Order: sequence, then C-alpha cells, then structure tokens
Amino acid sequence: MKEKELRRSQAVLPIGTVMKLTNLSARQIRYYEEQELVIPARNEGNRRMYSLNDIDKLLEIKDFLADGINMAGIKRIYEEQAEKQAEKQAELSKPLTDEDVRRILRDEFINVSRLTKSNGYSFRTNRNL
Amino acid sequence: MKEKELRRSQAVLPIGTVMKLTNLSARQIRYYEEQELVIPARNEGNRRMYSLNDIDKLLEIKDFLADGINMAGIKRIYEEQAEKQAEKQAELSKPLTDEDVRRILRDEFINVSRLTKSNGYSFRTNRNL
DNA sequence: CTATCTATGTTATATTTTATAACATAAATT
DNA sequence: AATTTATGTTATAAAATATAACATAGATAG
Repeated sequence: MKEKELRRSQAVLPIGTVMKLTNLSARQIRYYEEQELVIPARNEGNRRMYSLNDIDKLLEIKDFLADGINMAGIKRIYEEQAEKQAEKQAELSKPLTDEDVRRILRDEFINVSRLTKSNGYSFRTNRNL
Repeated sequence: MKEKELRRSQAVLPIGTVMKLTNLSARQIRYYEEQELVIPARNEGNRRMYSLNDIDKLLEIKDFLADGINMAGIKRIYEEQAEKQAEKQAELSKPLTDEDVRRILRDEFINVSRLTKSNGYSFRTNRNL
C-alpha cells in the first residue's frame, strides 16, 4: 500500500478543484488552513496545492462542522488523533524487550535446526552467524 | 469498481500539474490534444482539466514516442483499441439468444421450485409474479 | 442586554497560470 | 531540395489565485 499512500498524499490539486470537490468556498478552505487544520503544499508560484488526503480531511471537517462541532473541538479531535498515531509509532520503534529477544532467538534456532536437521551439524555450528 | 473508474475519469488536474506528473511540456500536451489523442475537459474559464486516465494515456503516448512510433502510428493504435472496445460493448448489449432465454427460464424455475418445495403450492402459484 | 468572538462573505490589488496564436527549427520524410 | 513532423519560443489576453482588509450574522461571555 506504500504507493497508494504516496499517490494520495501527492499535492496535485489547485484550490479551484478543491472547492468543487468539497463544495467549500476558498475563504473556508483558507480559514481552515489559518486554523492549522489542513496545510496544503505550495507550488513554485506560491499557489496552494492539495492532495487527496487533504480533500478527505476537508470533507471530514465539513462533517464535524455540520455536527455542530466548532474549530476548537475539531482541533482537539485531530490533536488526539495525532497523539494516538505517535503512540503507535513509538510502539513500532521501541527497542526490543528481553522477552522479545528471547522469543526471536528461540525462533531463530528453530529455523536453524530445521535447516541442519539431518546434515549432522549441531547448534554450535551457528556461533559464527 | 464503478466508483474507482469515476474517480479516475474525474477531470481535476490543471495542465501545470500534468506537466510535472508526466514531464511533458505544455506544448507537447496541447499538441497531442490537437492530434486528438488526449482531449481534456474544460472548466468554466476554458482551462484544460485532466483526469488520472488522461495522465495514464499521456504517459503511454510518451512511451510510444520513445519507442520511435510517430503520431500516425499512435493514432492507429488507439483506433484499434477503440474498435476492440466497441466490439466488447456490442457483445454485452446484444439481444439474448433463444438458448440464453431457455437457460434463464430454467434457472428461474429451479429457484421457484426451491421456494415452494415443501409448502404444498404448485408451480401455478407463480403465475401472478 | 451589550460587547466580543467565530466563521464566513465580499471586495480590491498584485501575481501566477493558462489559452491562443504566430513564428522558428532540427530531424525525418518525400 | 522541399516538405512535414514534433517541439520550442515569444507575445498577448484572460482566468485563477494570493493576500489583506473590511463586513456581518449568529454564538458566547460578561
């Protein structure tokens, strides 16, 4: 899914297109940017360029507003989302626990023993790996 | 997949974006249009608006040209493709053969008999459907 | 109830992007 | 050698966008 994500995050749409796709006014779109909710890329000429992900987020904001949630509320929602994302990310890049290490080593040895099952080599053979 | 097709054929990209995504010059893109290879939509202000499908086609044209095929050759390729598409379409909208009708009717009756299997109703029950 | 704030509209001005069209040209074709 | 093809370049006009300021209905606070 890496490539799809890339496509979805490519800033290729000018604000006029975004207005049509979202039915938001330029004023609204720029205001949400001012509120730091959707910050588009800029091209060489300083024109805002939006990605499909930006479109999704704008539509989401529109829904939140229609539900009576105000800017402050929407900001909070995204802050919390960002936190959760950060946690998940931290989890992924956290160093291995001793438990993890033991499990992984055990699995390693299982594989090795499979490879060396009937060739007469013992586990000691793998000290150099 | 209907929705995906729709998205891919939505004309949302201005020529500047297309230039970047394809590495073609505006001159080239417009020339291929003049040659009736890729005819973009126009917005209210007469600006060309391209779809993802248009991008694909432009990249394809670029490849053909790199392979030494000239405009005439490329046009021919697309004409043939269009023919094949038309045939396929014709096949789909062709009226049913007698054979088709018999098969469909048989299947209908199988379903009906399933529904009425153990409720004492005979086939005649379904005359009103 | 009045004052303030929020979210958005409107207008003006400057800059960027695009459209069209004409002229130019290297490379391929005739 | 003349013509055609595919593309570059330049000029001009129109459209889209950026920024910023002023305006305001409705919500919120004092």
